[in-house]
Amino acid sequence: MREKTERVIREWTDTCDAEVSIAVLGGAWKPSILKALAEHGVLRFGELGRLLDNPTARVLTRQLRELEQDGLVTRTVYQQVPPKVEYRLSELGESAGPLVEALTRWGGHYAGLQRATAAVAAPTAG
Amino acid sequence: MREKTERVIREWTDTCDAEVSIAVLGGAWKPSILKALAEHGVLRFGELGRLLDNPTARVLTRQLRELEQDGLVTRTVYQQVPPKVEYRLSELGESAGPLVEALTRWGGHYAGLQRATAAVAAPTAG
DNA sequence: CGGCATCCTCGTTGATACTG
DNA sequence: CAGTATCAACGAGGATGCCG
Repeated sequence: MREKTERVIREWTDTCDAEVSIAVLGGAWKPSILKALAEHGVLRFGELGRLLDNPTARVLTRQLRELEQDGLVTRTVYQQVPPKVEYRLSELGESAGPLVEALTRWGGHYAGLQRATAAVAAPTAG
Repeated sequence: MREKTERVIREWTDTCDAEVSIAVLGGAWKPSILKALAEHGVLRFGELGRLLDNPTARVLTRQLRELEQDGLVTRTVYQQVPPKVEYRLSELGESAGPLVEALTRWGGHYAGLQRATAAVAAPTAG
């Protein structure tokens, strides 16, 4: 588990467990990564990058390592040339599936509402 | 709506709506605030602070303003001395209730698992 | 192919002190 | 009571370049 996740669990769990979920899922690209892995089952590093609109390798690596440390994702390295690394969801990662879906649904709902509001506020922009 | 929220909607909605939810709910204390308002209905600034383990006024104000800008919370000012300000959930804020509950449940589940793992890894610590 | 090292920028959190 | 002003610290995200 990441040090940050551990700290959040220590400091927030009594008051609000939701902060823990956000600490684990809240990094840039993380929900996208989890969704992609849930849909495809197993993905290589490069495939993942292409599915996610090409974040820099530095950033993608980092998010994957964090998800791995937090136990949501497993990483399999094949010792060969050229290198091959596979990522897939752990059981814990799969358990987050419904939550990610809930986040997606509400986020879509929210975005739709706000865009409708913006369209009313500035109708000549379109 | 906050500029940040707007940017996230612009940049992420096609790929992953979940990022929108995290942008809106992801600030420190925000899930706690929403939960407190959901339970109590209406709360004054000071009451809210006491329920949340006393964040600094600077921080609490900021989170409330952001939630207000994002349309989840409404703020009512009573022009009197001493001042009195009430916060309550908007309809949109109430619509986030089940999501916050889902975050809380999974976060609690995760924290429980990780603590059990830590206890096994370092049994002499207790 | 799948990284790591380095550097930089920005936003967020928070402490402290003060105010209408 | 319910804030605001100022300042400091920190970490996340990302650009760029190199490597086995």
